Amino acid sequence: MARPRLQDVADQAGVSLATASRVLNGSSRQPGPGLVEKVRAAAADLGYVVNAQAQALARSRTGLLGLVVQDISDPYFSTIAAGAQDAARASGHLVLLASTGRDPVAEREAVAAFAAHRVDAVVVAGTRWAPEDDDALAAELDRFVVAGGRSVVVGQPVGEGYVVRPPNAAGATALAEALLAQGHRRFAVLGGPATVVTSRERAEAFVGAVRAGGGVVTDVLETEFSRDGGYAAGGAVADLVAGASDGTDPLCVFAVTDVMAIGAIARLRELGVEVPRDVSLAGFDDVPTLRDHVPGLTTVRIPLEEMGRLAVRAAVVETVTAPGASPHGGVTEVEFDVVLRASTARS
Amino acid sequence: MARPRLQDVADQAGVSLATASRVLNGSSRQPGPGLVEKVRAAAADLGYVVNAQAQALARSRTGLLGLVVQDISDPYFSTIAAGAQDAARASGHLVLLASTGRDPVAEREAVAAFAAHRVDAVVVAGTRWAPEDDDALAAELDRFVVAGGRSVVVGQPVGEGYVVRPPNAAGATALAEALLAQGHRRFAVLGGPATVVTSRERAEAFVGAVRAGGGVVTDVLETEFSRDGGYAAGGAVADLVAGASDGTDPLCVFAVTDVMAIGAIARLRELGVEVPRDVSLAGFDDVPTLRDHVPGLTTVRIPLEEMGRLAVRAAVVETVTAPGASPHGGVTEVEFDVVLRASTARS
DNA sequence: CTGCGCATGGAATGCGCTTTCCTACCACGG
DNA sequence: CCGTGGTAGGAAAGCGCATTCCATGCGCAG
Repeated sequence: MARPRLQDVADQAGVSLATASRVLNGSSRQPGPGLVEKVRAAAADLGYVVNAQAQALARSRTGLLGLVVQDISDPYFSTIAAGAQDAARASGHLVLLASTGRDPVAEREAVAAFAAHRVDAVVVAGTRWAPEDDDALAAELDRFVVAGGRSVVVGQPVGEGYVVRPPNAAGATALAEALLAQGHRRFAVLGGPATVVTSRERAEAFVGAVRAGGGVVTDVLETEFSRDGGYAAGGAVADLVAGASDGTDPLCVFAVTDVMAIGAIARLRELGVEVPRDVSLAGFDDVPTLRDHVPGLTTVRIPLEEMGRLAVRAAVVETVTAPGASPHGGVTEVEFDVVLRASTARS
Repeated sequence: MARPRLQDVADQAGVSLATASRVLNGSSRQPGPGLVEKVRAAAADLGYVVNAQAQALARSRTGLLGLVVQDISDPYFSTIAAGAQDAARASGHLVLLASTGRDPVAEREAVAAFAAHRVDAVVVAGTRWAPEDDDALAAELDRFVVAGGRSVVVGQPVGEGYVVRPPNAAGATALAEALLAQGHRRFAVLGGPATVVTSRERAEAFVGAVRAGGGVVTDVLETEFSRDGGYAAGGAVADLVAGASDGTDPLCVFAVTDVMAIGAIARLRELGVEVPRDVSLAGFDDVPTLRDHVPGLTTVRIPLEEMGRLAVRAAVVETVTAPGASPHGGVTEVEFDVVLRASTARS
């Protein structure tokens, strides 16, 4: 019950290996109609399935795409992955997935494994962390690119690759302005560790815009860059609310991601602090899965799925049309929308 | 700038190709320490990266695992995928992901593409649909298995493969009993199309248990098997609530998945119907991303991540220890827990 | 001191397919 | 009637690596 090989098909059809190959894989050179038919019939008869590995070896092109994300169960990444997967299929690629659990070492290993599998391109999604980890990843990516691969990053630049950037600064700025326009004056920021670039970019832009607009930022809280981090920091936020003296403006908290905001709100509710009654809270990303949350979360919508799609397209176009001929650079910053919902409503 | 080949490493180290191969890939036969060192050094020096494709061809084992899910952006599947990915890495496999958008044809094509890439095993996650689609998928999977592959399904049996089953009937039954114990008496079911096996299993078990426990099921609503389906059916649920004559027991709706429940609640809220004040609502799955939803959703917790892990383990163990020697059967039904939250609280 | 067994390194074959070449053949024009 | 350009099919050389099979050299018992 061994798998039939192309040779078997050729034998059965009474043609040469070369002819069978030309028929069965869209070669530019097609044999005469009679032979084509015979080969097709033989292949169907034998239940022939081409061996993509052997094909890849002979063609030195695998049709594989590596996608590394920090946590595939996080809706932020799974949405990007959906877009990436979609674009990959559209271009005839299969995607190899690696979910690294936010471990920089695993991230590097994933890229190395992808390189070993000779993926045509690798897409790395996720914010960058401490510089030394970044450098190591950049080195890994560069080795891959030098060897003829193509790399695209969704988030911040790493190495030489193409970058699909979320509009962190612009989005946070616009959000701050919208909140100021709503009448909010006193703000706090709930962010991840300062080494997390995404968090830093959003927080800094937000703070800058608030101050420029005449508001004040009283506190910048650092916690884990996740739902649980937000939850853990909920207590601190509650303290801020409780500690406000009478007569001060109500507080508005900007959590740098939706999932952190959701975690914070959950904790606040446990502590009897209601959003937006006692404190306003805004997020960032507009993760689709969280859109039914109550209260509706004020946030900055970014086109996550589209970002995945763009990244893959950037990776694939180059691979297919002009391998290695690209400038190895380029940045796309995607659009955004400030979405005002109930979580920052002023009563 | 061509990638160095193993031959290059061997040359630089002054050894034969065979020796280099033995050193660099955990062969059982290791050369003397001196040579090992020389080969290692040469490999590092040249920046050698093994070609997994060539390796796969020579070994006829790819180290790849195919995972097909219906929609990777759905938290149900992304959670399963996280578990699968985790187990795959633990066993030294890379996962090829296909997200089919619930299209049976795409599902089959994905399996075929995986087969072409000679994945060691394929895991298909997701409920089954119309029988004819199932048969086609089963045929595709069987071809793969006959050719030496291994297949595992998460959901309902398809073909001969191993099955990791969610406890649909048992969970729905237990949920019904818990709700009856809470004092609920009048129920409705919000399910997907009858062709969706998961939906049907849950709905039927629920209805049966309710009746056995002395309750009544007044309506069974069919809608799309998704968040949007739940949302769309919200209006019908509202009508049921409004149509109840005075004095009847309050209504409790069982949505067959959490995401449908969330969609329904969103629509109900828009229509001014509050959960659980005006109507109770329960879901199924206990999707992690939705645990912060308000009101907290009464549901049946199933270990999604673990299910992904189990599936991969079943697929891989066989592949590794006894290729083809398995009975090609077997079912694991996972544990569950009924989780009572605010959405079905009786005032 | 000889012979045997075992360990060690290398040559060579094959994994399944793509893609140059090459040859044979056809239809032409000169 | 011969030469030429063009085409269609096949032979064969890889693609990069694993692994079987050999040859060699060593230690040891006899």
